[in-house]
Amino acid sequence: MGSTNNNKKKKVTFDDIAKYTGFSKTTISRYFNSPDSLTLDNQEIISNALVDLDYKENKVARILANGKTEFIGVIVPNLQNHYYSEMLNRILQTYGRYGYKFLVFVGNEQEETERQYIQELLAYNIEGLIVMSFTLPSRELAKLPIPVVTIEREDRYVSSVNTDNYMGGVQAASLLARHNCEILIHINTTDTTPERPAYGRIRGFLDICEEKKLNHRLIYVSQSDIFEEMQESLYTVFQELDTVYSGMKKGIFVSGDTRANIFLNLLIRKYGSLPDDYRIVGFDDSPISREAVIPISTVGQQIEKMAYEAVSILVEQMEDRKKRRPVLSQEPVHRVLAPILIRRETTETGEETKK
Amino acid sequence: MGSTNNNKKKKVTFDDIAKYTGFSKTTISRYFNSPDSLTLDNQEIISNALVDLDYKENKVARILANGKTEFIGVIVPNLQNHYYSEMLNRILQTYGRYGYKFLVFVGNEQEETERQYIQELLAYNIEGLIVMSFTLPSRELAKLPIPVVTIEREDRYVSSVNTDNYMGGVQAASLLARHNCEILIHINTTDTTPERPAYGRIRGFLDICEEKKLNHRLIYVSQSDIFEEMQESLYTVFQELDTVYSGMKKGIFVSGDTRANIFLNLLIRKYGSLPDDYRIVGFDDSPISREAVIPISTVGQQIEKMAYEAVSILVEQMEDRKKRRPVLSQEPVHRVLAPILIRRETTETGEETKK
DNA sequence: TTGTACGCGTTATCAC
DNA sequence: GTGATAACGCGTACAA
Repeated sequence: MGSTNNNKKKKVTFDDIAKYTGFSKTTISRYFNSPDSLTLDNQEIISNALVDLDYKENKVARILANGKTEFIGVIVPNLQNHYYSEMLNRILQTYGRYGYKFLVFVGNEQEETERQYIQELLAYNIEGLIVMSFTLPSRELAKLPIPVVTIEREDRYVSSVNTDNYMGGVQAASLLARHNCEILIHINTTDTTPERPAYGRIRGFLDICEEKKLNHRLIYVSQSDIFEEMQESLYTVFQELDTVYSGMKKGIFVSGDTRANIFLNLLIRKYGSLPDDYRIVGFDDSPISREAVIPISTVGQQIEKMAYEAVSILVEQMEDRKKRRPVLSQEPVHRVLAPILIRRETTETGEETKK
Repeated sequence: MGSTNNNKKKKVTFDDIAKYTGFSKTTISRYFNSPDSLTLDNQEIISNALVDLDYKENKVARILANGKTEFIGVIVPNLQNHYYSEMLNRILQTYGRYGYKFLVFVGNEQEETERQYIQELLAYNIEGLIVMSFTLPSRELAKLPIPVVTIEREDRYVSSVNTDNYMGGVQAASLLARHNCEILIHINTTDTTPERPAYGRIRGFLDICEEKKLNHRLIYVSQSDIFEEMQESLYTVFQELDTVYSGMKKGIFVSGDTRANIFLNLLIRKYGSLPDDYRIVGFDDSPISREAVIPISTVGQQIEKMAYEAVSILVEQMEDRKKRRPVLSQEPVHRVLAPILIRRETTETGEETKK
């Protein structure tokens, strides 16, 4: 019956609406882009026509005409790691605020494929790019014809958002020191090179130890995303620490909650509970730190805020680019967010120094 | 020096290439879409021109001209839940195989916003849609002008990919039965209604219990994504079970590894290890099941396969739609994948029935 | 306030 | 094998 349901076939365009209402295409276009320039009556007429004809907007055509895609590209190393999936989550949620849509690629660590991802993204005229993978150097990213913001990676030549990892290391070491640990041990992975923001954790840890003249030690385990491999390498470390520092109060700062949890579990399985001479602090505030048998103290990154900042910086730079003709090569801005120390049972149990 | 680096401004188009080479736009287009129709010499000429001019393809224009966006929309309830982030991960990775790009929205459970997401997606001419959120009924999804595939949700009127939850329930119950548990207990959440695939877990559990005439019980805890709330409700359950069934061998099948882990931790914190009269099976094979103090036996979904199947079904239906003019209303296809029982320490420890 | 005419960059349809 | 020319659907000077 109704005029609706002209199932399948040609979609309704401005032309159709124009004919239907007697206006010109231009007026229809204006109805969407600056409705105020039409009389209220005419707005009403068009508005009705839209429902009568069941009009659906076509953003592709709009893009071709005005160049604005409202697309932001995202390259994330993986989504297994909670840190990345949560970051992506928060990035996607900025849609409500900014309206930008995201084209997401999961980077598989190969330079060439990642370059292809970027080409593909550019082919869709993305207006900005958020990079979390660390495959391509910022030197290269900076040459792209669009604004780029990186998150928690090498960022010399591009804008970025990072956690203050140094402060994280300081917080962790300080907390352990406050608990009168006699030996502070920091466990990190071999891939944490000085270029990466995460290296700050090591510096912070060391600085505090030296400043307070604390007995300390730095242990590197080989990087791996395979759980069993992490278990293996940490088992060796655990065995050694448990015997060598037997009797001493040990403060363990493990870079990464997954590894902190593994270490904790080794203790629990050996002793049935967390021994008094162990204190543990992880990093990231990932779910596992909260869900562990003994909830793990940890240094949390402000993921939601970081995501928001990243998009915010990008949006600003993208807007800029739309205005000024003589695009002044923008200085990269680097935003650094404080980590948040979260105290849980692996440090707050038992006695503590009276401040 | 070089002719490259015409920094900023107008991008190179087919027209430029045409002028540069002396061919027409059409020929340039053909070079990309059916190179065979050109002489090798001419291919070479154009190929060189492309690098000389540093041409970048513009997919937006191509879309407008031929209608194919190579976009697939995805609506996922959240990304906190590992199940969803991993599913998204696998979906994104099909890019390598099919070349489709994904526009992802995180559904916030509000019907109206979700409808807006879909409208926005349609405005970008997505060719297909994958739905994991369960806000909108399949009846409504089926009316969309594009193919839709749902994953693990109500799917009466649309194509879908699901795990065989019934078999999952059967596997879990059977495993616990094999361990001579004297009382089988299934803990599930109040939102698991019969329309949801996950309800099959309950049916499978019950059927096995009745078939084998096993003492059993079904316990519902209130649904919540807040960890502390889960802990609270499970603490109550734990207290009761631990006293009421004291002395009996208890087989606990918890729907969801996060909750299974909470239950396990309650045991460990009370007894220091997993008591012999407890056997636990979770569901989902999420990281926590592996990372728990005592690795938890669980029923795993074949996430990678499900993601692949979903995209695969979608691609097939999208291709279909491009060919046949008289688009015969496709019958929904429902693909069901077997779950995989993963035995870990929460069941495999201690004695077991000799087959 | 409203309309005309053209441009956006590619593909499709015919011709040659 | 190659080339004109008309779509594709919308935005935007410029005019009226």
